[in-house]
Amino acid sequence: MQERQTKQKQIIYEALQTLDHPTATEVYGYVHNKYPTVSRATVFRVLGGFADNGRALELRAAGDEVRYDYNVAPHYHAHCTECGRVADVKAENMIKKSLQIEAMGDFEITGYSVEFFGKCANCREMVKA
Amino acid sequence: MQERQTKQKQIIYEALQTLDHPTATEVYGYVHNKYPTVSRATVFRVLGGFADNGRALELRAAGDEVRYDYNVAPHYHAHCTECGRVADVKAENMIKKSLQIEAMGDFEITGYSVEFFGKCANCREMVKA
DNA sequence: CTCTTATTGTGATTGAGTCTTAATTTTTTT
DNA sequence: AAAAAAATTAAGACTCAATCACAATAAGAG
Repeated sequence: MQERQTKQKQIIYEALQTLDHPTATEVYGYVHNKYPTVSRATVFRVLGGFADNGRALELRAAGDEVRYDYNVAPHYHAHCTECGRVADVKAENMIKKSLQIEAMGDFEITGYSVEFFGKCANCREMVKA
Repeated sequence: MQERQTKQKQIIYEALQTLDHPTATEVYGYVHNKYPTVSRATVFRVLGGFADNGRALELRAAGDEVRYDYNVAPHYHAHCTECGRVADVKAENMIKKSLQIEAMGDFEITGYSVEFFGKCANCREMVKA
């Protein structure tokens, strides 16, 4: 028997689609609001499972907790260094195809990630005030 | 009066040069071994300060704690997804100069980072055994 | 319906990182 | 060289995201 379909997984996936690049804690808030019996451990466990299955992406950035993205299609992210909020970035052919990697240590590379950093409009407003 | 030179900072910087992309806890181990009175809080504080001053880089990757690099010259990193170890990567012109960013949300971008992921030789050995 | 086993809830636990406060040290000033 | 001023530190309590153990529950195959 393989993976099972549960109400918890459905609700958690719904939360992912509803919230904007939420943290596990934010997902827990949404889910717990509707179904108070769902536990924190389950939310963390299920989100980790989604990431393993390729049903969601784990986003990590400086000083912020892990965030999740149900959109697994190729796209990039901009992280606000103030509040941690994440916005999607569309950009084609980010990495040069003719990339010359001179030394990769003794690593067998399986992937890479490109992340952008900056300030969102909200946090730029904050500074002015 | 500006930044002060302290023995703690010297030792911590020495640890950065001696260890290979260490975590704060690894730096604490090295430092505490030589000077048992140096506290954990100081190690975290000083490393954070180095990062702010540009004397060191903060490296963050999935599932691993923050690591530090005293080499602030332009280079990239490969992260082992098993043990978290980091190796330097030399590569020129990684990002296309003609990058077409179509949508950046409402962000004012100040920087970006490119990180590679894979398995180091050590952890590939592990699997075979 | 029954059995097997993946999944969940609960609560304890971990551990990186932060914070507080008094005591030190560095650096400037006299 | 001493004293005053300000940055830094040691110590340990504290926070909080994330994990773990284990008994209870429920999905899905037969």
